[in-house]
Amino acid sequence: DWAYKPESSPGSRQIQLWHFILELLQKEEYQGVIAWQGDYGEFVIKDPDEVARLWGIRKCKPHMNYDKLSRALRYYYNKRILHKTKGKRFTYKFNFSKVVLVNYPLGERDGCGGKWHPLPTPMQAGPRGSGPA
DNA sequence: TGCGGAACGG
DNA sequence: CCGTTCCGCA
Repeated sequence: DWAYKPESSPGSRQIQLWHFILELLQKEEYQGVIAWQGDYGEFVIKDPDEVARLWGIRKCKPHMNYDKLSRALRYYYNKRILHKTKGKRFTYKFNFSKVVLVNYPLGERDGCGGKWHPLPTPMQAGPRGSGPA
């Protein structure tokens, strides 16, 4: 349920930061910059600057850096999307506690405009009208 | 290094 | 509403 906005405009959802992080994590080519490590949902940013740079590209924000990116991450704390794994550097944890699993659209994006190739995701069978418990 | 307030823009 | 930018603080 956390993976989207149920009451928001369907279709007009921009790339959210955690979407981006998840996508980096599910790609082995980014193991050098970000990877799962430790507990379930925990990931460590090996190259904060690189992650920030890639994120900046996706958002057309060339002046992006880990400082700002982490700021956005900190906002996620209150939203219960992310938590900080203290003690470890550049290590955060996804809050999968109430998540079934990703419904977010995977696909090939092309550069900075956010041009997605619509993949025929067969797992679009999730009940969306769930109230916030 | 990591946190959070404030202001601003889409 | 979400993220970006900027800054002081611990």
